[in-house]
Amino acid sequence: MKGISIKDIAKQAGVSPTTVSFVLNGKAKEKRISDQVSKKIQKIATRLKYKPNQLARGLRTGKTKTIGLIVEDIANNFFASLAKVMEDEADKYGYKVLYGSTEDNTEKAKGLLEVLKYRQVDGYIITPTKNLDKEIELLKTTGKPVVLMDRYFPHVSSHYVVVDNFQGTYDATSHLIQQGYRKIGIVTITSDQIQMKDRMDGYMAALKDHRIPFQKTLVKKLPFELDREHFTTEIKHFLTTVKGLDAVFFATNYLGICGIESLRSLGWQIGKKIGVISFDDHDLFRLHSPAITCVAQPIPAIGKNIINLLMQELNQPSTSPQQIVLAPELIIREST
Amino acid sequence: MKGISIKDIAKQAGVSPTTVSFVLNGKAKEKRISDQVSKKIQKIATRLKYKPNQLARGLRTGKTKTIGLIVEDIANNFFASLAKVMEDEADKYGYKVLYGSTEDNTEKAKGLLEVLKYRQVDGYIITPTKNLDKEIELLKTTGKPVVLMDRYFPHVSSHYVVVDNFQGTYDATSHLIQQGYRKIGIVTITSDQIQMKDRMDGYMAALKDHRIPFQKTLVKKLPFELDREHFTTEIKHFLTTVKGLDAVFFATNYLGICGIESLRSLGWQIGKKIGVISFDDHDLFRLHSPAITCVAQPIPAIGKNIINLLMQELNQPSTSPQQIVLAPELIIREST
DNA sequence: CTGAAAGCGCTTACAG
DNA sequence: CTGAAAGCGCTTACAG
Repeated sequence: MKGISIKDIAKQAGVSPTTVSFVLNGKAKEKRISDQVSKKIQKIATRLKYKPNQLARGLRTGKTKTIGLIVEDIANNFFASLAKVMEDEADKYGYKVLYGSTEDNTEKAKGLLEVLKYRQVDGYIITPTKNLDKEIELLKTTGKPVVLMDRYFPHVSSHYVVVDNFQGTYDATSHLIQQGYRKIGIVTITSDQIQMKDRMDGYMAALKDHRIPFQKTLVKKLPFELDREHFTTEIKHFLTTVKGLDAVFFATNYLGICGIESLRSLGWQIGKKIGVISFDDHDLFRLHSPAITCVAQPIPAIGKNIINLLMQELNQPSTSPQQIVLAPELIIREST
Repeated sequence: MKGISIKDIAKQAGVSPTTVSFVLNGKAKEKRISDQVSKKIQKIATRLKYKPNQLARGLRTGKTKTIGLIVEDIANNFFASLAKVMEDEADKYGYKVLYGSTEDNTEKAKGLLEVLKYRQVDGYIITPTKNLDKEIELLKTTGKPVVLMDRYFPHVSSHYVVVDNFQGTYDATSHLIQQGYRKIGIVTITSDQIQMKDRMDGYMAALKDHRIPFQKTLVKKLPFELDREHFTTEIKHFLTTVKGLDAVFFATNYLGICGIESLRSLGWQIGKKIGVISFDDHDLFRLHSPAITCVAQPIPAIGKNIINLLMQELNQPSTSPQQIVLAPELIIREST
């Protein structure tokens, strides 16, 4: 049960724990420990398979080598894939990840933040919920680095890594228009968060640039909290009540999935009766018949950028916020 | 930066840290602290928003309230969904989850185990890789509870939560036979791990019970390490070389996904030219046209059982291993 | 070149 | 009814 400690090594080597600590932390040279002693300690340590107790170290140094990851929903393909990339990257630096899902619920997010705080994580990666701006501001005062992902608060100066949501939707909408679609609906989430706002703006800008008048009836906003069944019912209702709709853009992957479900149950032929694009890629979109055009986010790049940014901040905090905006990719398939 | 500590409260209340600790740990009655002092301390603690330093507590008590989760691939829908359920459940008990993916690579798994160990997790949830049996045995001697998931080692006595893989495949194969399919192929993973063996056995048993001779040429085993492209190439090759194949069973979700991709690129009509079933459910299977029949695992039940089992063992270790086998569900759709 | 000692923030056996 | 003290396993400023 008992692990072996620095003391055990010290005893066996006939030196003090101090010396052992110096050697094991690579400070032998700096502290001018003799090569002889140094090697002896190293040897004993590996023989005993010594593993430093991270708790003790953390208590003393204030560093836990742990990062807190708060996402909207770890079961969602986008966040899960990102979590994988980030875990891999963090591992290279010796960091582990503690995760939690907010369900886009601010109270849950606050709870997670609290837990991560008293678990002394070294840094935070956060997909913020609507009213989390105050908490983010507060967190910044603790001196622990915070990197926002997927979205951010325009009025809060912070590090973030996001995708160019405006451009993604703009390109998607323009593509639809070029394909001859004219009455293009958009199904999105009732949310004034920046990523949704940008997606909405991209849609409107594309319409405008192609001189297609914007119609309010073509926009359907749904609350995030709905379950799949209700999403589907709502989407079906929307699709059937708007006259002359010839294409639809789904602003998130789960809306796209529910959208396909809706279209299927209506018996509408995707790509024929109606053009379809979704934000985010997914196996379902790729392999659906017909395959669904989408705005794909560069997941590996996002994950790597987040971790790199966080590690940089952990080593030497920069004075100005680093804000990274990556380009999404329009993948054209059969549905448009 | 500095958090507030038990000492700060003690000072403000004019008592010793000991007393504060007693009160805050609900031992006021037991230690017969006066109501007056007790209340005063409570009040100060909430006013100061005191959060115990988990590191210090962990160092002292040896409990970190953290569990280590090792899965095959956190980006895989099955594991991601399970991770979500387990996170939620664990949270109810005040536990957080540290995760890692093995990619079914034993060396990676060993590395993860090591990291989790010196991070002093209280318990482990492990999806073991092939040769991890020694490590599991070793882990058991440390007295920390270990729950295996998705698979286990028949020769190692341990707690586990799995699905009845044999029955799942048996039912699926029987269903195919009842639908009139006779030349049923199976695409699985080159692995002698129990979950794959059981799935294979279920297939063979169903054939036998329906007096259909087993043919070795109908079995295709692929190494886990392949990427999607190679999986697809191999599956296409298999499908086209076996003469008269009229149905195929894919033994995992990613094989099913690649299978659909293969069938698509061959232009074969699923459900007409060939019957298809996959293990695990997935949005793609549900919404594909035609929808794909599958053997679905009860993810919420699996997750809850795992956490409950672990919590039980954390509170009072049982002498005999608890082994839970849940029933999978055959969801019949259009592909068969 | 090396070590004794303090301290990180808790918990708990012991004493009164 | 309450407190002084030890100790969990480290790191590090200080001393020699």
